[in-house]
Amino acid sequence: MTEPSRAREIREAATELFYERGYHGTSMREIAARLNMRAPSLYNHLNSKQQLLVDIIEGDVALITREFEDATATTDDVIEKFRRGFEVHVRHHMRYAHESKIAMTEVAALEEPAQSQVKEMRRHYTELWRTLIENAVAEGRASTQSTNLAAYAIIDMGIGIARWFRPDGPVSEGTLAGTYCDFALSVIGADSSPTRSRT
Amino acid sequence: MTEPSRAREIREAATELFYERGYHGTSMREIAARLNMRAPSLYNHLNSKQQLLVDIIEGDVALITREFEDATATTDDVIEKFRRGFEVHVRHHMRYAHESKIAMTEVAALEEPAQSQVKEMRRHYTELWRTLIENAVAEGRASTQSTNLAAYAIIDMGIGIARWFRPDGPVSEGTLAGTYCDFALSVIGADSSPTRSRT
DNA sequence: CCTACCGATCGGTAGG
DNA sequence: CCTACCGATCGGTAGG
Repeated sequence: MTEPSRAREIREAATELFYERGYHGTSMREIAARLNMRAPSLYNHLNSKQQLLVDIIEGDVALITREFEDATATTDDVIEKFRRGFEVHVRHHMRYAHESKIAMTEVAALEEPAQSQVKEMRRHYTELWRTLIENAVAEGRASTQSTNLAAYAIIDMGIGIARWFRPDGPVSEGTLAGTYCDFALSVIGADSSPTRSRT
Repeated sequence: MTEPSRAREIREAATELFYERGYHGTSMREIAARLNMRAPSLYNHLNSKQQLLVDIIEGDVALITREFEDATATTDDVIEKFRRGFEVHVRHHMRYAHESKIAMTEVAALEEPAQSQVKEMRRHYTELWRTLIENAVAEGRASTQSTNLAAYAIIDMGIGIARWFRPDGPVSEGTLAGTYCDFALSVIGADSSPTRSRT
């Protein structure tokens, strides 16, 4: 039963290397070397190098979408939905910084149909944000007149985190999540005082 | 005198291909093919594939830094400096979307010492923003208590543009620059009414 | 899990 | 600017 964990170890080693050197900049020999194996042995656990990339990227985009949907389903207040959704967005890019960075920079290395599928998944995630912001504006809880651009702006703000965040750095996960939530609420023109609808 | 423009054409073709497929995903044969040449002919105009990447990335980071410094030098008002600096930041990522995206995603493909040099240039650019925000807060014109994170947030907001902006898309360069300026002013907690200090 | 090995492709050079 | 070509490395297979 060395099988299932071995496959996971390979995917983790590939994630680190794709993060550091990119997909085309990483060889199967290098992935194997991280696990003290030879390249041909990898093929007992996977079909191709490309499949590794597909698994990493599709897994990441599917995960953040699910996290967002779960988090926003826990309340009916639209600003609270926004707050919880954005906290999930920010924390995801801290906790899965490597996967997120790969998902962002290596889409071009995906072959079809995976590339189109990932782009579609990303469009859907953006659409969830756009709708949430539109609802906030419709209910008079946010004031931006560019829901489209506001969605891009706050999503990209969070994505950027994956590029510079270090778990052992000076700023904690909680501090960053809180501060960025305030930033995002400012962008959409919402009151950023905590959980206003509950007091 | 086919020389100087040929070198530029090669750099432009390389920029498009690195943008679409990444540095390691692009071959010298493909770059040559875009210009109806054979790969060996390229070496009459350049030293190596790596030099192409260094030129593109260092050129881009040097350019945005110079644009920022020029724009912020045209006024003494700190919020107006911020506004003009950010407009330059946003417009740069629209006009040089391909170069900017490469500069962001292909740093790992840079060999030393170029990689360290680019990272240092980027640190310097971030530092300019941090200082500007700190000055705005010190003068009572902005209210954020996280100048560090605010700098990251607005920089990343602008960088994200390079990933999705299309010159022929539905949103014009001017509209996007204006809307994003308001977003950025909100993030640092500054009044976003236009040019307040002048009226 | 390994060694041995394959055809393809890479960046780059020689020589004209 | 080209053709001819080099050694190195790639993803992946055969066979055990």
